[in-house]
Amino acid sequence: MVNDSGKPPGAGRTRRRGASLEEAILRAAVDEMLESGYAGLTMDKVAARAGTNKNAIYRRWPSRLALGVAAYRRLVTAVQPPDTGDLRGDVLEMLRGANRHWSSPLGAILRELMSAAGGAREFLTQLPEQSGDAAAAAWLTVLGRAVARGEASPEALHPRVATVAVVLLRNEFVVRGVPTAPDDVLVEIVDEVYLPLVRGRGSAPAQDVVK
Amino acid sequence: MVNDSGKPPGAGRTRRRGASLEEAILRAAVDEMLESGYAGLTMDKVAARAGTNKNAIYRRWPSRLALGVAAYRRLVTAVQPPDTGDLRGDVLEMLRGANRHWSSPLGAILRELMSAAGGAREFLTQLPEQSGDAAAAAWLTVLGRAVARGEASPEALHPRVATVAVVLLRNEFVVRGVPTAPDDVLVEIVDEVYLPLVRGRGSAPAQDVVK
DNA sequence: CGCCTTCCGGTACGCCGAGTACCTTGCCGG
DNA sequence: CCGGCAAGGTACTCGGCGTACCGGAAGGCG
Repeated sequence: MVNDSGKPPGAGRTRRRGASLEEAILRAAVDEMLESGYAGLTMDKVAARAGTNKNAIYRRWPSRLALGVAAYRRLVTAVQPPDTGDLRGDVLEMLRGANRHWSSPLGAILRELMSAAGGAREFLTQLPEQSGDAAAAAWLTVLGRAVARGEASPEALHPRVATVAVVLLRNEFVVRGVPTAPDDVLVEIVDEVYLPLVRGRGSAPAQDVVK
Repeated sequence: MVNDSGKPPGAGRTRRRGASLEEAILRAAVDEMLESGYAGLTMDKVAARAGTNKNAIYRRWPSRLALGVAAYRRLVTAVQPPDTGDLRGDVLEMLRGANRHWSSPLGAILRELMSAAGGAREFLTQLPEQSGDAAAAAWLTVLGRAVARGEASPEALHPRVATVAVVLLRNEFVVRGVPTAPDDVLVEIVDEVYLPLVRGRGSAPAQDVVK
């Protein structure tokens, strides 16, 4: 009835199915989210933009949040650990990268998603750079090189220790809600916490020797 | 019309005003939140339970979230820094306390509120134990005693350093979404990160001496 | 080559909850 | 005694998620 006059989608004339439709929906979701953030990502708008209807979406993603997370994953790329030649440089570089990301529109979206997930693990683990292991790897790489150079002690090669810096930075965003972390904060994290931590830890096995 | 048969609030027969009404609303909000969490805190239910109507609420709190935060603040009490006599004991004690809180129903509410706030500073700063300064004070106290005892180096008396442990713990909840942190995690945080950090930091001023 | 299953397109709707508008009614101060 | 302020009451708008239902295109299967 509305075959050729109603809406000229420009896409295939033939009715889309399966993967092709899924792709269209996801692209629509991505675009919507870039324009209006996750808050502005409504199922109706996505459906309209994809030239389909909510049914087709719900057949693939169980909820708005799931779609949002899927769309976000399209937008991020894994970070490469830098190699400036010294630990402080590497760490600062990574922190600055993270800070840029969190301060960017993408970071805003990420924060919205984390908010919406509200601690639901099944969603949190889908978010890159939140899913622990992946993020920890880059830090361990950087730290590994530093240990080889003698800049850090081998005991620091521990996920919990290696990622302390980003955790602190993330804390600024998530808990304090800053829009962007000033560079002094990054430097402070590195010089007051991270470097002393991975260097120092010399003498005591940290178990019982107190004095 | 419904003067004496409809709903027996038990409170004053006379129409409540000002502080008395405000109090009733807040109590209702607290009760609701204890029963169903922030998610279950609807303005209609609060109004009904307080024996009033949404108007009276909106005259006092601009939004549901503001009411939720106000109600939450009723529920929490400031923590006293422990004094076990040694740093490790104090720190573990505080971490365990924090862990208990985050794992408790109140902690669940707190997480919901943080979620709902979505990084809005005006709300985050209203949440006790999130508002930085307050929380930092207890840690500085504990650390101060440790410094006096010679268990920690004076450079550690820095808010960013002193609070590292809670930040790491909070990270478990907020980012990883765990319902409760196992005790080994707390011990690991203390022994692998916190104690080495506040003890060690010996030699280098961490500024330029790289090699 | 025609049927039949699948699943897309379209539309309409249910439901819930936040926030608003507007009037009525009672309390209190002058 | 009167006027105004705030509480009570009710109804409503608006947005948005998730569902239901139906007809019809695509494509597989015999």
